[in-house]
Amino acid sequence: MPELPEVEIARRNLQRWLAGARIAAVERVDQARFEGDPQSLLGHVCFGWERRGKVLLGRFSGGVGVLSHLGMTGKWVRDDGGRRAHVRVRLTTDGGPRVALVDVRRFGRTWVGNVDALQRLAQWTRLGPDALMGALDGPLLASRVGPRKTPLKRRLLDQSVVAGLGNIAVVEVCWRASVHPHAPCTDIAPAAWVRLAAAIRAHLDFVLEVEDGDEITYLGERAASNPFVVYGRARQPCPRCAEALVGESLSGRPSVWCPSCQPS
DNA sequence: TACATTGTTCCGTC
DNA sequence: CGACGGAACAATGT
Repeated sequence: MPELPEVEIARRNLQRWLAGARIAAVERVDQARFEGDPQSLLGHVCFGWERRGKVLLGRFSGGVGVLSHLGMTGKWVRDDGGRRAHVRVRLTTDGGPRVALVDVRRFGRTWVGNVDALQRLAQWTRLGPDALMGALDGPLLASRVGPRKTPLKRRLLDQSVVAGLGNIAVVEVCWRASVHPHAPCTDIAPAAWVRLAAAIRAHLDFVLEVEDGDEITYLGERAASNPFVVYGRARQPCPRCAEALVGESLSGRPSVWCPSCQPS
């Protein structure tokens, strides 16, 4: 699923493919899940792409912008002209490659319009500090989460607390930091917050490195491999202590943890 | 066919 | 009233 690293890779790709290029044609293949008219990009030059959490923002000449949330299965790909299912919109540039938004489940959403207006949307403004932000250390993370009894997992999944972590990231981060995903936030010691902040950085850097490229195969797609340390590996031995990993739904989402390294 | 899957939001409870 | 947490919602492949 597209979480922060996958969205960051999409940002780099869009930057490389589109920055400096003029949009020569917009082909909207599907009506659903768009707000604003993609045709308003026509004739405009792409200045660049930024990212906050899992949200992409493209800036174009004339004050036009694109806000893109990939949802569960969305991805931006280079369109080589071959047949491809689930294309929602296709952008043709003068000089650069053609680029397409592909989204099987259609949980992704795309807004096109005045870039200042897009930046005032809740989807952009409600986001907490980006999880890749250098200053995200233990104390800052603890203060963002706040003194709640709520399970850690639920708070880390809240994009207004820290932006960019999804279910997979939270499972991986909790394992790396040796903290139970359902630990009440008020029970987490300062040293554990430091480990959690470091684990967020380590996990994101790891996934960025492993998945960097023109197109990511999401877990669950055909021919997908699992690059994660514990996610999707219930009942397998813990890589740290060899105890069998436990898989169970926590906060309504599939979780994996080690009952020995991450005691509740 | 029913279900799994996600981020987000709603709503009931304490 | 704020904190909390279960559940609904979107859409579609298996």
